[in-house]
Amino acid sequence: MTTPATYTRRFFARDSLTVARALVGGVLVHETRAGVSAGLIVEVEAYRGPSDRAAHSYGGRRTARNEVMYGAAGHSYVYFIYGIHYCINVVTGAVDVPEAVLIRALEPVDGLALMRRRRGLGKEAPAHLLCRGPGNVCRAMGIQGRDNGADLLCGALRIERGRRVPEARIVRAARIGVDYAGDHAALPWRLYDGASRSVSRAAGAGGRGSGLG
DNA sequence: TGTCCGATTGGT
DNA sequence: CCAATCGGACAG
Repeated sequence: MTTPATYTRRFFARDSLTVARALVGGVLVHETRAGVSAGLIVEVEAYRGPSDRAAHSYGGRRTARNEVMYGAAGHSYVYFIYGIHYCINVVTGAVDVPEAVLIRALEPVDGLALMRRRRGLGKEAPAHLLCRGPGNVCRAMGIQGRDNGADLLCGALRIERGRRVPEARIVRAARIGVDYAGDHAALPWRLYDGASRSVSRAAGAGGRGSGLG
C-alpha cells in the first residue's frame, strides 16, 4: 500500500462552505486501541462564523466549548449534545475566524465490525446505517469529548484524501435541526452525495429518493 | 446556583 | 409526533 494522501493546512483555511464541498469524498480515519475505523465523508454542513445564526460562534460568542473554532484550521471541534451524542466538526478559515464544517454522515470503508460493536448492532446491520447522522458518526468511530482539538492533518484521528465527487452528484439543502436560526435555517449549506445510501435520514435516506435524478 | 435548551436519535 | 438525558450558556 502507498501512503494515503492528506490535506494541507491551507486546504482547511478557506471559508467553511468551500471546505465543506471539498470534503465530500474525503476519508475520516480513527485509529484506537480497539482498531482502525474509517469512512468516506458523504454529508456535511457548513457553519459560517459570527454572522451565521445557526453557528455556535454566532455574534462572536467564544466560550470554553467552542474555543477551538477560533484556532487554526484543520483541527476537530467535538461537542456533546442532547445529553447523549457527540458531533465532530472540522475547523476552517483563518485563525480568529470561527467557522467549521459538521460531518453528518460517512460511508464505512474500514473497521465495519468495530463500528457495529460500538453502535451495539448485530453483524447483520447494514453498512449504510452505521454512520448515518452526526451522532452515529461519532458513536461508530469512537469519537468523544477527549478528541476535541485534535489535529486532523495527522495523528490517530485524521482526514485523508479520498475520491473526487462530481459536482452533479452534490445536493445542497437546508441544514438540519437549526430552526432557531430564523432565516438562516433555510440557507442551502448542507451538502451531500446524492448517490450515496449512507446519508442521514434527514438528508433523504431511509425512504424515497434523495432528490438526485 | 437555577433554569432553559440543544448542529440528535430511535421508536410511536 | 415525542421522550431521553445532561452539559453548556446565561441570568441573577
